Amino acid sequence: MRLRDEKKEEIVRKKALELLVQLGFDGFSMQKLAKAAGVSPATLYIYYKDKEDLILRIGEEVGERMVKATFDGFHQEMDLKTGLWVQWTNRANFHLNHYLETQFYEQLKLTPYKDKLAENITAKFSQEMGGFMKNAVKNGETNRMKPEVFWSVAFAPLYNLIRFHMAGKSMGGAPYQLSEQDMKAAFDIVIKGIKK
Amino acid sequence: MRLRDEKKEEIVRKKALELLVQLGFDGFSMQKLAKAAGVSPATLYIYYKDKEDLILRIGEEVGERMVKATFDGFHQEMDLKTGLWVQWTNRANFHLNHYLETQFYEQLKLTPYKDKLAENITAKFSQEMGGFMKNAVKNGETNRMKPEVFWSVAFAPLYNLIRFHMAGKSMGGAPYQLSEQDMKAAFDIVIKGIKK
DNA sequence: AATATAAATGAATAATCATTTACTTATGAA
DNA sequence: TTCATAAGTAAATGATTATTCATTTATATT
Repeated sequence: MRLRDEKKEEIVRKKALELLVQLGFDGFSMQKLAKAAGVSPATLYIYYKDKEDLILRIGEEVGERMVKATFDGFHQEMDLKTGLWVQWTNRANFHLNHYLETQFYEQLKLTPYKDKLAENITAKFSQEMGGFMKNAVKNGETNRMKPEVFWSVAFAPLYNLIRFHMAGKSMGGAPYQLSEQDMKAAFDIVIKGIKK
Repeated sequence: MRLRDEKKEEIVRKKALELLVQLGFDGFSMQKLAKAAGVSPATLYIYYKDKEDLILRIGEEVGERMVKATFDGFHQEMDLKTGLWVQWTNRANFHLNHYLETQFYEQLKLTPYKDKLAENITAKFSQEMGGFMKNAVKNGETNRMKPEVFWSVAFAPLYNLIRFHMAGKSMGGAPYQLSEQDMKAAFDIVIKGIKK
């Protein structure tokens, strides 16, 4: 029996991310991927059922890594400010250190592929956030609100800053670069708004 | 001289949006568009130089309509809360009434096409927002901060709620639907955070 | 060392792709 | 009414697409 070459598999994943981001989902193709990864097109079909399977499986893997990173060192019992800041820094670090994964996943979530993504990722999110929120309400740190509202006011500003950073675009001037200072400025505003 | 059929042109634009969102950028093709719009593929090349031109020109048109809608009834001299709320409601109304345009534009801004998008859209944004912010600082309503930070804390929560609504997904339960009540809840938190 | 088996491949498949060509149709101006 | 001209088309172009086939290669087990 011949063993599967794990390194080859990893190169395929990496190059897939690279090409999907660089060329966009419409510029990407199995043949281009095969060429870039230095394998035969047929090899891709050993690893993945078809193109959709490839994109979805890579997407799910990225999603899982993202969630894991987000909740690293986080506990639902943390007080509101601490718990939020842990997630903010975790997220920022992940995104800044994994440009391709972030870019790819953001796109994926907007394409029709999103409907076929396994949902265990969002499940973990909801569960952790739900408990955390409930705690914060019980301790009188914030008012009860829908999870979607909490999520939006608590995290969307950070994600937006990261998106600005990723785009490398400015609002008229030099390309924007996310700094810890900006993160803290935004965080202070967010916390002030959420705290009772 | 034969005149160009404006109705035909409009059908093409509309069907292009429809297909791009429904099939994703990678599922979309000129032949599918031609068929869906009931015209010859060659006709598309009378309206647009090539596929890229088609996507970009439609994107720019959508962007312009979005900006116009956002600043409808808005003046830089408005006080912070009023000005923000005008933009919030404008945005929400536009997005909720123009599902396809919103979905398409969000995707476009993440694909490699974004680098080729004409920038007059962001220019208008920066200009309006810059003046508004400067005013608010001068009047002692908020502290000075980078435009990207202001943008992120002031608008990202709303966009995120809209995204939740669009996705039709929930955080564990029934599909989320944006209500004015939720918008107001989020807005109160945002304003509380931003106001000095 | 022989064998079984899955990995890996190069070359093919038919379908679809973006775009062009040669042609017909409609209409404003003469 | 004729004519010039751009709109519009059906059919074709060659390139690229996703996927498969027939075959070779490597290795774990016997």
